Formats: sequence, structure tokens, C-alpha cells
Amino acid sequence: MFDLDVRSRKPIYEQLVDKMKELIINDILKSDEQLPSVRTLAQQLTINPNTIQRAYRELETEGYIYSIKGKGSFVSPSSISPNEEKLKKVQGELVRLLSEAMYLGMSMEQLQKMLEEIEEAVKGGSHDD
Amino acid sequence: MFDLDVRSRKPIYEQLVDKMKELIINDILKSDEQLPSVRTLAQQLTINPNTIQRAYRELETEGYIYSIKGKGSFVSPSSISPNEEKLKKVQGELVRLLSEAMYLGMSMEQLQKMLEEIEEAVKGGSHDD
Amino acid sequence: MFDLDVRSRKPIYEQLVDKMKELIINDILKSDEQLPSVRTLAQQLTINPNTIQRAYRELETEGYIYSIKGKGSFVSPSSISPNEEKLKKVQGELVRLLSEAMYLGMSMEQLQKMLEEIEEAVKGGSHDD
Amino acid sequence: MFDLDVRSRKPIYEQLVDKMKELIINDILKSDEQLPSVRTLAQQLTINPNTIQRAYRELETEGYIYSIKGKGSFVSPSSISPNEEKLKKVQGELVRLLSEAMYLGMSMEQLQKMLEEIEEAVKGGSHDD
DNA sequence: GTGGTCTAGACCACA
DNA sequence: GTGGTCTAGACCACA
Repeated sequence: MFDLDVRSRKPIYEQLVDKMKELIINDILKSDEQLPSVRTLAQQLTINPNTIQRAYRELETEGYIYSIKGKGSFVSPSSISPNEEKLKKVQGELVRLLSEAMYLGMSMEQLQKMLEEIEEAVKGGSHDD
Repeated sequence: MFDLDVRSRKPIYEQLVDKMKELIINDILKSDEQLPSVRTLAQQLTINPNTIQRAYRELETEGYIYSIKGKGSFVSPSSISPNEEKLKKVQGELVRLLSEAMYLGMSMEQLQKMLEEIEEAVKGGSHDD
Repeated sequence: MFDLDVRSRKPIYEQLVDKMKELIINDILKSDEQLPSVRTLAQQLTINPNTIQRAYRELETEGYIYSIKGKGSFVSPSSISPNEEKLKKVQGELVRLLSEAMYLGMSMEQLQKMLEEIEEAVKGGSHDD
Repeated sequence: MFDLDVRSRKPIYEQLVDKMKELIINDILKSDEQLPSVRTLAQQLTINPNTIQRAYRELETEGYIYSIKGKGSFVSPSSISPNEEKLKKVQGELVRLLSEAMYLGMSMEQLQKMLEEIEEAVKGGSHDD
């Protein structure tokens, strides 16, 4: 399910954060749905619980999930998310990455197509619940 | 000019690599143009020469620049760069980042516009004006 | 074991890279086996940890090993390695070196024999004995 | 003729040494033939004379050429060349390089073929003068 | 404990 | 003068 790559240069907690975001963004994890507990997930993935906790903490500060003491962690309703500051940062990274992709030979057509596919996945996913 | 952030989580050498790439991609640093020497740049940025060299070495292995021992460091002609493997990796990051940007509220229109602006900068720059 | 030559014109880190490659290629270091830690090896060889790390980083970019931050460095599964560009480069060096060896008096018979011995070591080693 | 690559990581003097060896090994430069003077070659290649001199010095120590004061530099008769010590060293490099080539996916058939082609070039070249 | 980054400073190779 | 290597030593991030 999470297929983490221990060999990746990207730290495991960061991979976890990205996977979680992906699941939330694509509406696979729905608003207010409860996430698996730190211990459960740690066992499932045979990963240090500290690492899971680190990921959950990160997701919480970024506004993707919220925690209730004694109950667990839950997906934030998407309306909570819009965040100017964060958007600015992501845009900055995007510009950098798009430039590099073009420089490496990616065509406008390819980029357009990629854009449309992603749009379908994201918008499509968040509508039909 | 380089506005590095020493406090950032991103290592200094990596920030430098990204800035340099940007300058090369946007054709501000032209093919075979000589870069500032390791020592000179180190003084200008008040950063240790080893850190500069680390960045230059990285840029060299990625094919963006080449270094000649007794002479200096120079921008690679862009034709050298095409690299399948690297492109794949960049595309993966792009998908992730585009999804996140849309989720955070960026519209298709904004993305389109961003795309076109970047295209102009990259393609336009590589003409020899 | 590693018999490095500090006086050699070849940098220490490069000697280390070559030795490590040899151990990996001949399957003495098996896939996913953990390498000695940077600090440990540095002590054993009485060499600066930075130099060891330089070698490990090089091996990582060449695809021979992978490093995980809090855990250690490990041998890459051999299937990851195939790399067209690198092979081309090695072939070029081979032609040069073979020509020189023949010029210096090495016979075709000697070369054939050398070839077969290496084949046995490399291919034989990769069976899981 | 010499097509040196200033962008290569290999120092220019070393590239020159290799090219010269190649020409001598393939009998394009014949025994006792006079080499271009340091100054002439420096002008032709628009390279620092010191660099040429460095290359000639290296070729002389390795026994490929000899110099006569006031007259110039000449190709050594091939009988002078056989050199146990040097052969050992080249063999060592060969083993390393052949192992790496196989590990990177070169087949025995490819290596055999390469061997035969080189044999033809070297032996063929030194006979027909 | 393990890898990763960075500094300060020395010395070498090359052009 | 320019890049390249190496050491000694500090401090951080991750698991």
C-alpha cells in the first residue's frame, strides 16, 4: 500500500508525508476519516514508531490532518487547507522544476498532457463523494 | 544576486546548484562562459571554498558545467545535457508537485499561464540575443 | 585488506572506490550487505572520515551502493547498475589499454586467458553460493 | 589531427601522451621518425608549450620516444619498449576494467570481438612498413 | 549510532 | 591563479 523505498535518498518520514498527501489529495482518504494509529502503522510497515510520529506531526503542521488527544488522527476537511504561504512556496518549486524539465527536453505538448491528466485525477476524485 | 539562506533546511551547496542551474537554463550564463573561480565566489558569498567546490562538482556530474584544472570552470554547451534517466526523475517530482499545487487551490488557468511564461524564458533565452 | 597507497598519484578516495567496486563486482560484498560505517572504516584505515564519505558518495552516484541516513550504507542489488553511458566510457578506456598491453608484448593467448579467469570470477560469483 | 578535448577531466598533457602512444602503437609514427618540435606543436594546437614539454617528458620516461639535444625528439624503435614493470601495471588496470565492463553488461562475445579488432590494428600496423 | 553538511586551513597538480 | 585532495573538528538530521 505505501511501498516505501528504504534505498531512496529521501528520508522515510518524508516519503510517508508525500504518500499521505497523495492519498488525501486524490480523495482516497476522505475528510474526517480516521488514520491508522502510530503503533498500528509502525507494525504494518515495520518501521520505527518515531518515524511515523514525525510524519504525522509534519502533516498536522501543514494542515492536512488534525489530531484529537485520546482518539487519534483524522483527515482535515479540504476547506481548511487553502494556505497562501504554502502555495507560494509550491509555486516557486514548480517554476524551478518546470524549467529544468523543459531544459532536459520535455516538450510543451508533453507538459500540457501531464497537466490535464493530473487535473482529471485531482478534480475528479474530490467531486464524486 | 545569489541570496542564499544559511538557515534553510536545504544545504547551501544545493541552493547554489539550483541557482546555477537556473542561470544556465535561462541562458543568463552562456555556453562556455567562465564561472567565477571557487575562491572568488567563496569570498563574495562569504562561504567556505569547499562548499562552492561541492556545488561545482555536483553541477559537473550532472553535466551542467565542466572544470579544467589550471584554468577554471565553464558552462557546458546545452547539447550535452539530454539525459533520459534524469528526465524521468524530474517528471515524477513534477506530478507530485502539480497535484499538490492544484489541491492548494491553483487553477488550471494559472498553471497554463505559468507554463507559457517559463517556455518563453527558456526557449527565448537560448536564441543568441 | 584495502592496502591503500597514500603516496600514489591516484587520490585515496578513488583507490577506495576502485577497491569497493572490485569487492562488489566479485560478489565478495553481497547485495544489501551493510558496509562498514564511515567512522569505523576511517579508524581502521587511519584515514579522515570525510575521505571515506567522499568515496561512499561517489559509489552512490555511480549506483554501486545506497546510503540511508540514520542506518548505514549498503550494497545495491546488481540489477540497478545497467548504464549505457558508463559502459561506452569503459569501452573506450578498454580499447586504449588493450592496444597498449599488446604493444608492450602481451600475446592474444595471455589476453584470452585473462578474459576467461575474469569471467569465472564475475559470473561465478553472482550465483548465490 | 589530435582533437584534444579541453572539456575532458583528463589533463591535456595526458591526452597528448595517450594520442602519441596510439600513433606510435599503430605505427602511424614510425621508428626514428622525428616528432614536431615543442614550439611548432604548441602553435598548431594553440596550447601552452609547457604542456607539450610535459607530455614529451612523460613519453620519454616511458620509453616511447627519445630526445637528442639540439636536434629534436624521435620515436623509439619498438624493440626498446618491452618493459616488465610497465606491463604488470597495465595488466592490473586491465583486470579492473574488464571486470567492470562485464559487470556493466558487456558479454564475452563482445569482448572477444573487440580483442580481435585491436589485434588486427596493432599487429597489422607494425608489419607493413 | 549513522550519514550529511560545513568550516578552516594546508598542500598538490596543471596551465 | 585555478581546480582538486585531504585533514581535523564541529554540529545537524534521522532512525
